[in-house]
Amino acid sequence: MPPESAPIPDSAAAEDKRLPAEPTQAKRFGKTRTAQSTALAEDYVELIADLLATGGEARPTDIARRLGVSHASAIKTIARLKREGLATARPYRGVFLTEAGEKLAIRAKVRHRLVVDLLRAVGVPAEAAEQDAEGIEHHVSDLTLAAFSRFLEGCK
Amino acid sequence: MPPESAPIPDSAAAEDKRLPAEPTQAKRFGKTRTAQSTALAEDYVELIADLLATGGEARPTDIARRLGVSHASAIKTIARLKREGLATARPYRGVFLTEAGEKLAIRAKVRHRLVVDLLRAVGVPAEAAEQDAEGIEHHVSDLTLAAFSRFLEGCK
DNA sequence: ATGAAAGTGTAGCCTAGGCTACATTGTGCA
DNA sequence: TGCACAATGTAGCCTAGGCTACACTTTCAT
Repeated sequence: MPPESAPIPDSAAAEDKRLPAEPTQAKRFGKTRTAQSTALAEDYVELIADLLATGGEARPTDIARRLGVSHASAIKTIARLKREGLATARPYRGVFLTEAGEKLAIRAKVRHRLVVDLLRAVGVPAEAAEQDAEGIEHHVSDLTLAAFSRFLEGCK
Repeated sequence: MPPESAPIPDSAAAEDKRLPAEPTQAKRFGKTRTAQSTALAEDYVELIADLLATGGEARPTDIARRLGVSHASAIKTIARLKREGLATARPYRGVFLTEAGEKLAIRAKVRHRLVVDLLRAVGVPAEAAEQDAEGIEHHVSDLTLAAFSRFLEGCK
């Protein structure tokens, strides 16, 4: 992921001296880009929460299997979650969520639910709704989420 | 992006000998993962089409500026588009779309429009709709898109 | 006509997230 | 009790997509 640092790329420097040049689009694009980094974390955290709730433990191998990646990849990502303070894990002792991780998991679950419900509400078939929600949920802002919620309220 | 190749990771091999273990989720996850690779291409192609339509030419620097990345990054991605048969470009002569690229651009534009319209229709504020659509549009399946279309028809 | 500025291109580096291969630790059963 | 096997962890490699730095074309204005 982009370091999000540095004394501004030359392109941006140039941008200064020019007409506006659609900084809006750039901002959106950048947001989409960084959203990806969050998306993975959310998927992992959500799954870990699910595993913990269901079976009481979240083992790297299970996580890997559920997500369809190698256990090595799972472990590497779990390491990132630890770095970012979302999870804790001691060698051979399973993965757990921190306070922050738990919160993120909940938010993710709620968001997922809401997105699926909205899709269903506008007529998307159940299977497709579940499937697409997986990708969509990470790009839904709070504002949009609120709108979804209102809309669903109105439907009842 | 994942090579999508190889004799199946050991995790998958293990999966064979076990209970189903949610292959569905794995499939969805994998789809989301690969969708990212497509997303970038779509953004570029859509922008190139826009630049060509508007100003008659699409220069790497303009693309870079609009997307908020360095020109070097833009050029590298353009190289990928060329590799994938979506664009053509000769040194110092601007970027153009192939037949396939053009088609992709159109599909992307339609999808974007539809997503924005749907978001607006369910009450998402214009600004947020535009912004979120950027991220969402790449994850909307044809089935879902069709549902959106039907829903919007019904709204009129 | 020519030289500076703008645009392009190239090289090299970084991180994330995949994978495989190999090493190590736990565990359950004979 | 000990050993086989499953689960974990580590190392090393790959690609995509960022960035900066530097080199080379084009263009345009004097």
